[in-house]
Amino acid sequence: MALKTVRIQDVAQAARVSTATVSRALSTPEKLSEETRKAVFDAIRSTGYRVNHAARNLRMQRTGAVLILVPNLSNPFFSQILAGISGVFMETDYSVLIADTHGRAADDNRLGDYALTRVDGIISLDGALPAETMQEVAGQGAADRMIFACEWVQDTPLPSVRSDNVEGARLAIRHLHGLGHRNIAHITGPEDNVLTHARRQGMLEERTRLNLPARDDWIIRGDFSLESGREAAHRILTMDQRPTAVFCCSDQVAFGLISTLTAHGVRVPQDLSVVGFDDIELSEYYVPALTTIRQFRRKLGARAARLLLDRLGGGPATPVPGEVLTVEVELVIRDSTAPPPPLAP
Amino acid sequence: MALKTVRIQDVAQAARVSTATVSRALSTPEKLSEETRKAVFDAIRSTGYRVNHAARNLRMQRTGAVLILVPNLSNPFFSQILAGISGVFMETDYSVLIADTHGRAADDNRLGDYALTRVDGIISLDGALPAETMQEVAGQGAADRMIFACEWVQDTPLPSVRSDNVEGARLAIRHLHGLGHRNIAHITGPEDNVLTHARRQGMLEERTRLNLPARDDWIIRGDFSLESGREAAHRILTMDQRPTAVFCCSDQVAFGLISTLTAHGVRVPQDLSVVGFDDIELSEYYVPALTTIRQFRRKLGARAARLLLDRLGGGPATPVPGEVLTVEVELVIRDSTAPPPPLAP
DNA sequence: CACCCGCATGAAATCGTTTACATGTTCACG
DNA sequence: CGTGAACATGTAAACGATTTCATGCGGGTG
Repeated sequence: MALKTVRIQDVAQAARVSTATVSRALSTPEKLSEETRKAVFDAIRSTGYRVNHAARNLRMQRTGAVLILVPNLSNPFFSQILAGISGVFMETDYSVLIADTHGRAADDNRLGDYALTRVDGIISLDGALPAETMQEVAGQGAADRMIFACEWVQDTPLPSVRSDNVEGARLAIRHLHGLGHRNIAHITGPEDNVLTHARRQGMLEERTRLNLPARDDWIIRGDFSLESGREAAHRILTMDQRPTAVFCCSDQVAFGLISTLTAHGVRVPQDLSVVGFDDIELSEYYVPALTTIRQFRRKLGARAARLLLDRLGGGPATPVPGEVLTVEVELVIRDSTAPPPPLAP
Repeated sequence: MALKTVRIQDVAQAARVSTATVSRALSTPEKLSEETRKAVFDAIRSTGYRVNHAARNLRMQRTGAVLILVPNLSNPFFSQILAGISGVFMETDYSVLIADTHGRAADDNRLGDYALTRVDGIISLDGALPAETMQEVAGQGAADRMIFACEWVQDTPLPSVRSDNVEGARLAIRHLHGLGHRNIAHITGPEDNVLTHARRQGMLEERTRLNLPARDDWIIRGDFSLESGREAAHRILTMDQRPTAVFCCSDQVAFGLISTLTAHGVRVPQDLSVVGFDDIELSEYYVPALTTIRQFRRKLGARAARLLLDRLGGGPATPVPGEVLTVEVELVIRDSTAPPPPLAP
């Protein structure tokens, strides 16, 4: 049953050459004579040889794999990024490992273990890695084999690829302002998240620039989730002075918000406008179709993948250590925003 | 910079034992004397030793990884399944590789290559693998290291874990019938998909049992996507005799459908009821909240993972080769279904 | 004609584990 | 007191590739 495993040795025998030659045929075919090369490839075909990665990796002192750290695999936001990453690595001989960090489940040494022995490089979509983990990684020479995508860790020298979050927030506010809104609320992400800060900052900047009124309770703490959108809705419903528009830190939050507002008789966009962030596939098909800030997630993933690939290649393509690649965002206007109702409460 | 890699040999030296003992301390600590065990673990700590997986895998003739084949990574439906799978393997020393098959992009030998050299086992969420690929896998002795989850391939001896699709469809129809609907349409998945067949079959069975009218154009071809829901909506809008309810093969299709119907003035559920399938997170937050058939995706993933784990362990836990584990489904009633409008067209 | 260089190839060391087998010690039992 | 089982540990042979270094050959050059 278990077919006898065919080794490089067997190929060598069949081709009447040495194992070294077979190995060379695979890695640097141009260095062989036409004749030998053909013989080897014929032998490979006829024996059905497939390289044993464990052996190769052992000898080459590498693992042939990269690890993607995802904060939450069940969040559809990440799937396109993964698709982008995986698309790039598919072309290489790297395997892609995916691990869910579950918010914080990166048990102490778990990441360290992976970083140091199981993979050649890491792309973290999680900007909330414990400081000690970061220390460890940085210290152990894994520093130039790890990058961030989407999220990042503040004050770390690791490169990162990210959307222009500040600009995205500005676009959202500007759009609402253009429609005539003045009283604009914002539902943020979790306080310890970098995206939360960037987007809130953009929002605040633009609000100041446009001279819009600021009320403390118009900044509502959320956590990117549907559920937190629902909670924010309840908060808004009980406000003495309601905003006429809400800028959400994610599309999911926007959905949670709209769904709950609608259930309570507040119509979007007639009574209240909502802008999301991300532009996940569903946003176009929500009711109402969601006005949102589009992130080019697939592109972002692909960029990150290539960046890591460059670093792993050890090529000279390693300019600034702390480089930041910014991916543009764009405002997508759909049906969840409209001018504010004529008679403000 | 590159810390000199510490080998098992170094640990052995530090602990004044042989490498064999160190190895044993790691794999079968109970076989060592208290004293030695302690010495070894101290040495491991002090040297900062971490096992080299390539070496271990080479020696043990395994890869330490499993592969998950996903038809489409960007579909949020799969993320929870992945989370379930990955949760189980997290507890083991297996790594989880994830590959997007892109519908059919499993280039000829690509899967074969992986199956045979890079991973110990495979969970395919893709039931549309090319026949030749299946042949190859089956022939090469990978047969007892591969299982299906969610989808499956007809007439293959490989085990699979799946939701009770037929029952799900029955539940949906029964629910609509109970509300008073008689004219029920169904949007299917792609014709070559096993889920399409199972769900349509359940639907047809129940329709027959309940003596509901059948019209050919009430079975509309779709493909699980948002876009196909939109297309189906257009189809329905132009029908001379419209159904009063539609059972969709996925939540995404339902969203596409509802979104487009709403845009054309058809109200859900007042004018037309819609039932989905899957119960993805968003369904609860859609407007209207979607009545749907819930699949326990995380559980399904976890089951599949454990099933594969059993088989890999080589344990006796390998009963019937073609076994099928069925995961129950349940009807979740929300706001997208209601009694049909009083005056039928 | 002697020399050297470049080229294609082969022999063998090496990567870091696990594990079959050998060794030595202890202890129970007749 | 001799024998052997049970146990703890060590020795060394794999696992299957890559790569350094050596070798032999042919041809251009002075």
